[in-house]
Amino acid sequence: MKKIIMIDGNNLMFRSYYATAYNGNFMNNSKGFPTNALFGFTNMINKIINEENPEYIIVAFDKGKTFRHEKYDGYKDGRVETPDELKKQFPKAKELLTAMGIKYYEIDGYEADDIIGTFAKFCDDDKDFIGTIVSSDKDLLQLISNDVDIKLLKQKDYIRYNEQTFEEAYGIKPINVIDLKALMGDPSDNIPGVKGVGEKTALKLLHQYKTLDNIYQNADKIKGKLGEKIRNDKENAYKSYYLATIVKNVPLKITVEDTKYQNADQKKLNELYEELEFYSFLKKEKQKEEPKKEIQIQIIKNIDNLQINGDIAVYLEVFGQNYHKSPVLGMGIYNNDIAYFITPDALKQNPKFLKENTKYTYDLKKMSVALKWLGTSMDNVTFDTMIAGSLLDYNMKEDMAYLANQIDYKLEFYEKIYGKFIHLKMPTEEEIAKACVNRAKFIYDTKDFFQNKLKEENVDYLYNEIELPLAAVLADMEFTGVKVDENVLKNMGEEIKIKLELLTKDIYNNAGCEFNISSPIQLSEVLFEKLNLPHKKKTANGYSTAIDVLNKLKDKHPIINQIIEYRKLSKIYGTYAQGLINTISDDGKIHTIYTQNLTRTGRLSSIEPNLQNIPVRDSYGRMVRKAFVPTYDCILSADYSQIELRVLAHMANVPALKEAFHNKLDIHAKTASDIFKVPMELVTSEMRRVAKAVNFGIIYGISSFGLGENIGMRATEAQKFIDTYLETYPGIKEYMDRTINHAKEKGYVTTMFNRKRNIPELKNTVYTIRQSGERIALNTPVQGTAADIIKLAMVKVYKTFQEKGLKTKMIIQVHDELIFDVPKDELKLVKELVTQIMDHVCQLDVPLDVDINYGQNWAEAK
DNA sequence: TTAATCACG
DNA sequence: ACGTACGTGATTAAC
Repeated sequence: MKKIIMIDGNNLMFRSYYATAYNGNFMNNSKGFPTNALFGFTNMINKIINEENPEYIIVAFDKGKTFRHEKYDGYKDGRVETPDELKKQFPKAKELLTAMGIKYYEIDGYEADDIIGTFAKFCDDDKDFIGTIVSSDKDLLQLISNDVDIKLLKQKDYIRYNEQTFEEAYGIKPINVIDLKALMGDPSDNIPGVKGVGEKTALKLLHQYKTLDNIYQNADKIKGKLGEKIRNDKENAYKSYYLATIVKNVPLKITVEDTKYQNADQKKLNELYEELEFYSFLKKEKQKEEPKKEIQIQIIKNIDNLQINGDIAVYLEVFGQNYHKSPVLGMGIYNNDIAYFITPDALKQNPKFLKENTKYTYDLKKMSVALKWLGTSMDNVTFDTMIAGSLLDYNMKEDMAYLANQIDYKLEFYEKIYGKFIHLKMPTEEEIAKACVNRAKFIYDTKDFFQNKLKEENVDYLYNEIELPLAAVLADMEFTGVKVDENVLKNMGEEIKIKLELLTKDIYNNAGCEFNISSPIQLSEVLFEKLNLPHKKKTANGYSTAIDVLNKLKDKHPIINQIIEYRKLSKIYGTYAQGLINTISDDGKIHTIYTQNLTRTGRLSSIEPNLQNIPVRDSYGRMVRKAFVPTYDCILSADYSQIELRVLAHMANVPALKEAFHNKLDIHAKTASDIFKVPMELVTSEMRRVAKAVNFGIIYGISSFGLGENIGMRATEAQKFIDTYLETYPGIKEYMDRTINHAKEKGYVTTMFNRKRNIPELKNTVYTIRQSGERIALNTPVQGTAADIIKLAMVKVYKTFQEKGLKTKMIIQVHDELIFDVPKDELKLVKELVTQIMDHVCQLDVPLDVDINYGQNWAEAK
């Protein structure tokens, strides 16, 4: 017995298209050709082949207007026109099939169903053949027979029906699916059926009368409304019967040899995968071709005269998350000639290859810092896969196996080698060596692939001139660290502790009971149930006690101000006084880690500890900054003034704003003067406060409600400010429209330096998420460009310091601000150099402006 | 582990 | 009629 697999090609393409089109993840290759339907289609075909291991296989497609249209001109009316994006993909689907060695059929005037019907009939008639149909279209159930079964595709899996299981499930014979459809109709094909009869009623009728003919022979006996409906719609029922009947004799001569599953034309298929950028399929084919050979690893415990030639990929393993503290396990080295594992002791001997050979890495910053702690260092790295991966919008984790997985490269996950994060286990030296070399090999094997992608995506400059050199700059900053005076923090902590104890007593007195003030749940019980204060915002677990709620309750009860004070102090105590002390290393410094490629906008972030959120806004908090002191003589701070508004003025091309910046006006005051329509001299501090909020609102993607909340006004009043603002600066509205349209069309936005952010939210079906997507689209180019600019400035400053042989160290970055540790005799020069470089790092239509301040500690450098 | 809160730009 | 400003990280409570 031989089996033919019969696939409904149209059905598969539509399913694959809408499966991804609905959630908004449109897929295009880099030339903009849509590939989402093809990807799902290819996946399904491969799956079917794996599951069925077919000897004979065909795929059927619709072609042209069918005979059904001629018979009934409403046929398939009302159906949404096949989207162009999908139409375009059909010819490629056919090319793919041919390359795969699968014959496809399309016959003018017939649907895929009819072709499959004809093949099904062939199976029924021929004693050697049986068949399996693959589709999600229930119409095809009518073709089930003794020799033909069906895989009815569901959302995630499928149900297989043969003659028996179908009858058990539906209580009718497969052929009566036609009668069923004649009665119930099919809105998607505009098949009318009997009005008012759905699947339930239709099945009930068929259970009793078996066929449509028999129903109408007995139509008089059917009582009530139902009988009326049936009698009224006889014509439609028979028309529907005709339309639902799958033809089994399309003009097609079946030659069995044609339907035989052939060997794929691998070369052609790979070309197609390459064109469509289906790298996962491509890799699979390649892996089949090259049988793996075990790599021989040489473990190097002594550097001696180790000589390595050519470019190498290197990977350094650190045991644990924080590479400032964690021990180095060793380094894997790989190229086509060598596979070495260098032990930590050997690394300490300062091997030549660290300086001399051209190297590729994964997480250059981590490697550089860890090597510095070992007492050596590394130069001459020309490629870093982690940075490349994140610029290309892969989903990046610390473990490169996640990246490998995404391009179908087999690599053991970190977890498998070292165990779960919480209870790490130390593997043997051989295991470590193998893991390191395999990782180095991954870097080596995929370098060209990623490098080409960077070129294709046009992020060469961002990659080569900003991100890659920045890794070395950040490594130096992290390793250098920031000196912190522990005593300042200790004294402050003790002082705050006493105040907290007093406050706690006051709060208990006012509340009339003792409770955990730090627990939002307990606090909300006290405020809103016991004291009966009016509640506003809800959270998932009860009423919110966040600061904006408390601020509105200030006048209602004396406990509120005490709670606000308590919150402030306990934050400073816990996170900063105590928290920071715990992070000071043995060298009396704090060594943060900057995550270079985490944020969606291109900014850095800082962890363990976070040095980018040290308090500054109120006097208590500012005390923390006094603890940050120089190792040389002063702390110097250089911050970009209003960089985001400047970027906006440039990108949106707003003459009035540009002029204001050229004239060095106070931009918030200028905005206030414009939106309140008063001369600059008459702008009050309250007007300026409002204008400042409007300016921020514009950058964040404003809503009148949000602005109103922020400045304590009604949304309608806030709306007036927004309207006036947009009238005064017409470029802004144009920028907003242009940016959102571009984002919707392309699915992403870019910064001035071509950093790209995809925004799938724009295609989400949920309104609020789409709205949020629009705000992201507006904000990212601004915030991201500002981030690009300061990153580039950092690279240039670092390079200049190196060239001039300065001792001054860049130690902290806070988004628009750079902090330096400066010896007295370099102060003047550093001020000049830093201002000069930061001001002229790139050319905008507005000047960049830098404020410089310095002092004995970070608090004084303001 | 998650939610709530609050520190920063 | 609805929900409502962008980007982060650390701490605490409560599960």
